[in-house]
Amino acid sequence: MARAREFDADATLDRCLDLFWAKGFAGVSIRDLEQATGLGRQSLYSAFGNKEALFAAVLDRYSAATEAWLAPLFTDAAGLASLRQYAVDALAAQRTHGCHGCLVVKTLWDRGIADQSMRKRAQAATRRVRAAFEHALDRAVAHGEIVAGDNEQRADLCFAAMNGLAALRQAGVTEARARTTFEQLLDSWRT
Amino acid sequence: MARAREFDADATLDRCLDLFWAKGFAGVSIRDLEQATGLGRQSLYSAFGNKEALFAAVLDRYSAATEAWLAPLFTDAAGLASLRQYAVDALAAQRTHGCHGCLVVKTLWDRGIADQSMRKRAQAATRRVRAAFEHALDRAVAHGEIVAGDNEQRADLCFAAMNGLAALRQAGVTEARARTTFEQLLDSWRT
DNA sequence: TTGTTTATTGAACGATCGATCAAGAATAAG
DNA sequence: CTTATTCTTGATCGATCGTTCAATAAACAA
Repeated sequence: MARAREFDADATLDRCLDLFWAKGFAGVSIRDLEQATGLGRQSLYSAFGNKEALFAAVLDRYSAATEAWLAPLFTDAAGLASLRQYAVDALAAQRTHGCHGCLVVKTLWDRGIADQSMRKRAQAATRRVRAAFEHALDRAVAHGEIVAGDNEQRADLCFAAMNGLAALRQAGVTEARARTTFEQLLDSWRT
Repeated sequence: MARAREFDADATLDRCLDLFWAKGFAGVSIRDLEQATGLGRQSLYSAFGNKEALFAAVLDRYSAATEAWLAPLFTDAAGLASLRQYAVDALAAQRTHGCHGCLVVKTLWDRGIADQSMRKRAQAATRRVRAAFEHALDRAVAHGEIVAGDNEQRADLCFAAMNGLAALRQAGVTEARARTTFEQLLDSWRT
């Protein structure tokens, strides 16, 4: 064996995440990442490969974080409250990290990202979120919270609306108002 | 007077729009714009100033196009049908130009864009769209199409959902399905 | 036509891009 | 300790970045 790495890879990825999130893949330079992480250039390259691979690692870490928020939606106890909580968590994250829109969606929208496997993984991430929403809506129907209906389409509408919340925030809408705006959608299906 | 310009500025802006839309401000180089427009470098600079000013002109042209779609929503005859038509127009534009999300919102989300006046103009554009949505909903109430309610918040929800439609499309949802997903939202307020 | 003004073209600027190389510093195995 | 391996640091690569300069070509005013 040999010398151990001095920095924490995950903490480094978090720093890089904030940069990529705010300025996009093309808007961030390796030198920006050096400054934000406090690491040398070669440390980044030896740890993550190249810029695109580093972004992929950042995207994976981002997906893992949202995946953790998704867990309650996959339980039997899931319902409208769990959906509402997901929105609350997302809005809180926007307050902390700044409001720049979902990184996964932005990756899907960015045609400047060459790697096609990154696109596939981003699509898979969106499918997982929508599946979680649909499951929570199914459970909400089972619990008698909402009337029966096309929950797949409802989940898609939740997904679309959630995504647009970041746009609303940038348009000047407060976090509390954005939350109630989303709740209005959930309430429209209430029994 | 002197020599006249050989190219059409608006047509040039349209070419630049497609590039900026797909790859973002930082992801497009002047050389990319040269190739897309067929113009020389100096022609672009003398006509538009610099890269940021060119992007601002592109954003203005984009806003003008959406503004044209908004006109029917401000009439007395406006209602659910006009809102639905706006979504249809937006989805059709995504089919033509590719699905990269609203350029105005992406500009608001992009912290790599230094010019603060661009941010102000983008915010004004979103306010205008939401105001149009709200007016159409007010007219829909007046016509007895939908039940009375908080139309400002409904408009915001429409805005958020419309924005998310581009995310749904990238997630693999068909254009027709995206349209009916949005219509589901409008129908939830029907009398 | 001549003179003036502007558009166009192509070369070039310094700065920065993503990425790599080579040398020094540190750690674990033997 | 020695040795092998890997991390770190700093210099540096060719390419490309946004921008500008100088020269040529074109069109209107006189």
